[in-house]
Amino acid sequence: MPVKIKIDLNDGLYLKDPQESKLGRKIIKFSIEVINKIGFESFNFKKLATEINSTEASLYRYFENKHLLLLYLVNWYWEWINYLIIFNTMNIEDPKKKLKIIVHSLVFATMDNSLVEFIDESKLHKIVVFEGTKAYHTFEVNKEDSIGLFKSYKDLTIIIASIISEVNPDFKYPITLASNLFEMTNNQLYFAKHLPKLTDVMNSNHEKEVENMLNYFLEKLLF
Amino acid sequence: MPVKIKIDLNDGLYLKDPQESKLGRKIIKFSIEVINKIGFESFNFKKLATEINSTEASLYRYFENKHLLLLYLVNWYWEWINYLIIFNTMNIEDPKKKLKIIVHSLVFATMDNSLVEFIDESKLHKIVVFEGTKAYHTFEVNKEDSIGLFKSYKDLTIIIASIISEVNPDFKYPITLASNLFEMTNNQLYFAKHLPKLTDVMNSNHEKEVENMLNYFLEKLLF
DNA sequence: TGCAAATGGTAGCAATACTATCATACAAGT
DNA sequence: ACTTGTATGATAGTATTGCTACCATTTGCA
Repeated sequence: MPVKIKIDLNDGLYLKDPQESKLGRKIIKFSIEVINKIGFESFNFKKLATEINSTEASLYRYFENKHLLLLYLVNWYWEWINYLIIFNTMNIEDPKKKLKIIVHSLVFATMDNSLVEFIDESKLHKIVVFEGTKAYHTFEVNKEDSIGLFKSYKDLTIIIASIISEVNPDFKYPITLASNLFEMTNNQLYFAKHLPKLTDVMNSNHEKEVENMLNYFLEKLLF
Repeated sequence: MPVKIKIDLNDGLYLKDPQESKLGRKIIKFSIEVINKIGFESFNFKKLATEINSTEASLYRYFENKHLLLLYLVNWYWEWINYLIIFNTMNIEDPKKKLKIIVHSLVFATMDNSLVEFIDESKLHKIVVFEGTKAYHTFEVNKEDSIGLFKSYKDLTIIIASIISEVNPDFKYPITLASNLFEMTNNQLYFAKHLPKLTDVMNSNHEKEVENMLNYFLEKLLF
């Protein structure tokens, strides 16, 4: 019997837990596909419903609107990275090594085998790179924050910041560096792909080069 | 006679140059107001038209859609920062001093007197902090880039990168640092205001503290 | 087998994102 | 003063979006 893994996400994100039903899991899986294919702005529930042979009304039973669906996906991603970091740094002593693993996790965001069958993490990563910030640059940010919809991002930041402080307890801004590490990773991957004049990454292997770059920055800042 | 200043923006941004007419300038001025007030997602041309006693149809004569209007505003901002940097570093020799001025310009984005009467730069800065990345995280980014709609951002990055290289010619990733400086500034200002757990800024004077923080990072990276 | 929960099907409505057409105003040149 | 052009206003209309409501059917499981 396969181990059932469930990532617990804040229940303010959905009306009905999509992990708990077949249709719900289909919604998650194909929303990732469709958003990747047509972009978040032109994505909507009608198109997704058509794609999975369901109806708009059914999708609205799971998510209030497409913004909350995106936020759900991004939350999943935060939790996934969190999991990756914990898993991969387990049993590692040297904090510098741990930090390198964090960088690797942020850049590649992938593992040999996926956590659950209905989420393709590398496609999810693409969405986070492309559309991620839209999930928290919203007029309702304060209200959404107050009900905990960004907790996973904060948790992730705290973990990274704590390892930064292990590496160098005198570094004055560990939290800022942590959140910036996350944002910078995605930004530079985006720029490398779409606006190459805004980055030094030019090699065809963007991920590898972004990884080297981030390690270079961290060395200068912390070592 | 007052000096007429005109910022030249790529004409792919608009259908009809808003700087050239009374209504056009009103559109710019009040779009900044309304977007600040209700957020970009719920902003639309009908609401703006009502606000300025004009009509939807008239606004569509200036801008294809609200996305391009936002991109116009963000382009204006890039040009404005560019101008600020050039103006404020003029006659300064020491590149380290120049870099500090850049940081100050990015964080405060303000001057004693505004460049043109129809743009309130500090309100525009708020929009860039809040909604800025949406202007270039769009499915049409490649096409828009190919007709030059992000040239101002690239120019800005080049100027900053060149001064970074003056400070330390051995620093391996000046362009990345330049674009990240811009992104990080706005991000940290946003976090300080809306998601304070994602930053070390806690003081009430966010701008001042972000400025100190950025200078601290730059020192570690370059000096 | 039967009941509850999940989903499908259809309809409809208000708002959004435009486009088209015509009227008016005003300004510039002859 | 007369014509012409350009800018704006006024109105209307259309397709799509973003939902909500309601009822019918299917499915899972007690």
